[in-house]
This record gives sequence, structure tokens and C-alpha cells, in this order.
Amino acid sequence: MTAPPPIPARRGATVHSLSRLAGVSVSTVSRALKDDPRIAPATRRRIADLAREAGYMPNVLARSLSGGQSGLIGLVNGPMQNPFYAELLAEAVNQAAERGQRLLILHAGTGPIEDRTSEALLHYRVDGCLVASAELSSRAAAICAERGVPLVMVNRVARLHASAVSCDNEAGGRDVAKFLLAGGHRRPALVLGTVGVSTSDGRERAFIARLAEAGLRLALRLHGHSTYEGGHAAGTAIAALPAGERPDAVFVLNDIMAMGLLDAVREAGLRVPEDLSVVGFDDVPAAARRCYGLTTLAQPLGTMVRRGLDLLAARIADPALPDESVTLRGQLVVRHSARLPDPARAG
Amino acid sequence: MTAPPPIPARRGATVHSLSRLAGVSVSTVSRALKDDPRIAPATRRRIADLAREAGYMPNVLARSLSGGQSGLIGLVNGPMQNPFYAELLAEAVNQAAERGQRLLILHAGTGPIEDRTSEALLHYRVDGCLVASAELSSRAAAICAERGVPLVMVNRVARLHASAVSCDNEAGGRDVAKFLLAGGHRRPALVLGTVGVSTSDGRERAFIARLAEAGLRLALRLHGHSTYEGGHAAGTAIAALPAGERPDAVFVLNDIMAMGLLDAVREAGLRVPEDLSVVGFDDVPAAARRCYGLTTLAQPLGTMVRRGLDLLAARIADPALPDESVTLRGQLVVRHSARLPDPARAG
DNA sequence: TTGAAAGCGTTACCAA
DNA sequence: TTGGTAACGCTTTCAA
Repeated sequence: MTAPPPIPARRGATVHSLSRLAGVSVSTVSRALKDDPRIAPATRRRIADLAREAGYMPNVLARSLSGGQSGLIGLVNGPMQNPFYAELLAEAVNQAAERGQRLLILHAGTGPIEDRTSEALLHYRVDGCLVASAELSSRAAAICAERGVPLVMVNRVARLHASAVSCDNEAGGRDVAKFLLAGGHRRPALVLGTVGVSTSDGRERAFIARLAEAGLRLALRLHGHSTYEGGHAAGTAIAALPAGERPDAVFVLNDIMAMGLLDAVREAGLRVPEDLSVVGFDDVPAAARRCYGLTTLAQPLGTMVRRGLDLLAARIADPALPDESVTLRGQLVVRHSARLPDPARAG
Repeated sequence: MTAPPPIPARRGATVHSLSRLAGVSVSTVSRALKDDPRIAPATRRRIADLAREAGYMPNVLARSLSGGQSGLIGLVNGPMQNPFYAELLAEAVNQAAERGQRLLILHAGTGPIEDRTSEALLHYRVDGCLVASAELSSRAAAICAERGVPLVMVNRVARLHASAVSCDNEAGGRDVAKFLLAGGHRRPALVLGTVGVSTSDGRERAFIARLAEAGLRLALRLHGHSTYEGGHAAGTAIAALPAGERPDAVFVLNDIMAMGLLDAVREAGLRVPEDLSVVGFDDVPAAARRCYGLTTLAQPLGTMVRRGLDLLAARIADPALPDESVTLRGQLVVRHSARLPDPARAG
């Protein structure tokens, strides 16, 4: 009868077990593992080999406990039914991974954030947090500031205790107005999303201001939820207007609503852009599909995320850095949901 | 000259600082904070108050170091351009939050998973991991098994060292075949997504088997990337076929491709469903939009995620539990992208 | 009902 | 170039 085989170490290798195997101290192991130049190359290699064989996996939780960073970036995201947020998430995940950081999703949805959620941000000691949706409560933001957890708003205007990166909403609103005016539209309407979204203000203000310069006023101003359904409802309402009162162009403040609106007005029998021009904002991938062909103001999402992570990284390295806002210029992508400028007139 | 005000504790309250404030030991604080019945109610309340005032935030990293769980669930997700994965993510985030767990996103994209990514799973000591996309390398899976990290495949068939929850792909394929046959289609085609996706096999096999029972064979079998563009390319190819060789129905194995295919065949001038019936799989939200009106086999995504988290929770509690596969029945959602069964014939 | 102390895995400072 | 040791914040066992 043979002795039973030794039970393999269930809990994996640690710097401790490696130090015993290598016959060196834990500090040497720790240093060797992070390629500290002070460790003799031979020792370093030996430990690296041992670590590989043993299937050593550093415990980042322990590492961050010991003064370091967690490598965790929090993300407070908007509703994933909106492809803009889906894309934002994808960008953030991939770009963070390139920097050796991981995304902890704190929220992905509409509506206010539960207290439990905003606290998780602190519980998990994220190194920083990207906020792309419904405002974090000011209390949560204040706690983050107090604790030195940098916050960066993405596609949201700056707030107290947070940096921000967003599209130049004023320029965007103005560009859309200019484009619509050049197209000869005389009865422009505006469709806004969920109230209280900070980016809407700039877009609306600049849009209206530019119209005013041309002596025009808004023919209609509607509010809806920032969803496909919200846009659909707005479109149905517009299509139901008597022809004389109907706007000849609509600026919809985000693409997901613009798509809903487009479907609704077409269902109602209106032709786009002959009867109604539609312009969106965001340039989500689906906007390019033939069944939408949406003219829209593209946000430079990849760059926004990159700059957001940059701001975060800088503040993680030096928490004393002041809040900073960066504004990126978007670009009008012309497709066929809006009447094109008359060459004769524009010429 | 006044003494400078004391610098506030920069690093937040800890069980230690609270114990000093309350004049009790750290163990008492620790216990009081988790409502241990052994602590006198008065003490408990006093400590709770102190904790609130001090803005105490437990450090879950430290907690999990000390033998507990991290509360972190890993997610290896597919490309977010596919609304199916966006929805899956949203479900997972919200349902995990209800269970007091947070999602660590390890991957969100197409293509193989980098080693760094799959290792992060171990580095962060996730309690378990949901895998919804491209296979984790077998090596990673083996390590997880060895380390006792439960894995649950979602919308993927079971693999070694992992539980799984998926839609009944066989039943789904059969249901679609039955529906198409009842609609009088005689030249059915199949469009598959990215090769090697484990769920495709069952759908295809059952679809073909049911056709065979009716004496029919596949008129065409195409492969593409599981993207809108992949579907679009397939649609273009089908529309380019001479009318005599063209299939009269296509079963597209996922909705994102079905939408691309739908747009492509319509662009090419075909009428759906008069010239071609299209049936998808998944039932993503956009499938219901008027411009698609896609008949598709709906996956019970909410339930799939729920059962997935259940499987995980059970294995976190008892790592000795054997792997388990759960199969959920999907449901055909009939819209107007496919010719309806002839009532007389279906009689 | 409460306290003391060990331990979780790492890092970093101070010696050697 | 390497080792010892004290944190980091929390939980838990064992005593009292």
C-alpha cells in the first residue's frame, strides 16, 4: 500500500512559496518578479522560471492593499440599448486593457444611480472612474474628491470635483444649424432627449442662436426619452401635425432617437428628406445603414475615451492636478436624411 | 499665531481608526459593522454611527484578501457592436448588482483573447466568470479549474471545466425549419456566422434534419463574419444569384447578420418576404423595428443570465459541485420578414 | 460581550 | 545583491 500522493497546494503559488522553492527571501522574489535591476540576472531568471512552472499568479488585491494601485477603473455608463454607450464601453475596455487597466462596471442603464452602486466605487478602491451617464450624486462625487479618486465625465459637461472630456456641443449645434439653413429649411424643429442631460444645453443654445442669426425661430421643440421609442413617439407626433404646421427639418439631439423618429415619420407616410429633413448627433454605427442613412454630427468617441483615460492616468499619478476639461470638435457626416444645400445658393 | 489645523486623515476611516474612536477593539468594530449578533446592540449602534460620520468605506480588497470572496464576477464578452452582447452585458451588470456582485470586464470584442486578458481573471481573484464569447484558451480554463474559479459559458455549449447555459439550439433550428416549411418554402438557405462558434452546430444540424424529413436539402450555405457587414455581404451575394438559383428563404444564425442581409437584399431590389423570406436568431431589440420586422427565434436572455449567475453562485459556495449544463427553450417571434404559413395548408 | 493576535499576499524601507 | 520586517485593512480563531 502506497502512501497517498501529497495534496497539491490548492491555493496556488505565492511569493512566499516561491521564496521557499528558490531558497531566497520574499523580497527577492517580489523584486525579481517585477524585473528589478538590482536582482542578479541569474536569480531573476531562476525565479521567473519557478514562477512559470508553479503557475504563479500575482494577487493584485494584495498588491493594491500594500500601497499600490488597484488597476481598476470604474465605469458609470448609460443604457446599453443605446449603441453610443455600447461603443463607449467597448472603447473603454479595449483602451484600458492596453494600459494594463481593467474596467469595473458600476452602472449600465438609465435612471439614477443607487447609493450601493456609487459606494462600490469606493469599496473596490478603483484608481479612477469614468462617468458617462446620469450624474453621480454630488455626495458621491464629493466623497471621491475627498478620497482622492479622480473622476472624469465623458460626454458630459464638467462638474464640481471632476474633469471632463466632451464634444464641442456648441460648435456641433451651430454646424447643424448652418447645414440646415444652407439646405433652405425654413421651419426647423428640435427634439431633445431626457431632461437634465448636460450636453443638450450647448447643442440647443448654439443651434437656436445660429437660426436666430438667419432670422429664424424654432418651429417646434419636443422632449422625449433618449431611446428609440422616445424618438419614435416624437416622430409620430410630428407626422400627425397638419402639413402647414409641420417643421421641414428636425435636429434630434442623439442618434438613437433620430432613428426612432425616422422610422416613425416614414411609417406615417412622410418622405425623408423630401417632406422632412432629419439630423442626428453621435454617429453610431447603425446611422450609416441604408435604412437610416442618417446625417449626423459625429462625436470622436475613440479620442474622447483616450483623452478621458489620459486625464485619469495623470491624476492617478498626481492627485494634486487641477480639474481639466477638454473639448473635442465633432464632424458633420452628411448622408441622405437631410436635404442637401442648394449648390446655387451655397455657391 | 495659531497651531496649524490637523491634517485630516487623507486615507479615509478604517476599522482601526474607528476602533480608536469608539474605544473598542478592531474585532469589535469588524463584527459590529456586519451586524454580528454577539455585539451589544448599543455598541453596534454607536459604531455604526461613528462609521457613518467618518464616511467609513470598507475596503473589499482587504476583505477578500482575508479569506473572503472578492464579489467580482469576470465577464468575457463578445463584440459590443452586436446588440445581443450589449444586452447580455446590461443584464449581467444589473443582475449581478442585485446580488451584491460587480462585473469585471475582461474582454469585449471579437477575436481571440490575449493571454494578458485571461490572466487578469486570476490576478483579480474573481469569484467566478461568465464567458459569452470566443473561447477562453483551454489553458486558461484549466487554470481556472485548478484554482477553483467556476466558469459558466453563456450562449456557448459546454466545454471541459465549465458549466453552461444556452438556448436549445436544436429545438430552435427545428422550429425555424418547421415554420419555413409551413410557409411553403422549397429552396431554403443557411447563413452561418464566424466559424467555430459552438452554438451554430446545433442550430444547423436540426434545421437541416427537419428539412430532410420534408425531402428538402439546403439550396445554399454561406459563411460570414457575425457582424452587420458580414450579413450584408451574404445578402449581396444571394441577391446576385440568377432568379432560378436563388433561395426562397434564408435562415441567418444571428440577428445582427440577418439585419445586414435584409438591408442588402432590399438594396438589390428584392422584396422581403415576397422574393425572399428571412429568419434570424436572438431577437435583439432592433429586430422589432419596422425597418426590419425580423421574424426570429428569441433567446430568453434575461433567464439565461439569471441561471448563469445561479450556477456561478452555487459553485462559489461549493466548489465541489459538478459542472452543469442548462438548456432553455427559445421562442419563435413571428414578424413579417418571412412568408407566413398558408392557413389552408397548415390547416 | 469583547479583546489580542495571527494571517491573507504584496510591497518597500532599512540593514547587511 | 539580498534579507528581515513592518505595513496595507480586514476577518477570524482563541481566550478572557
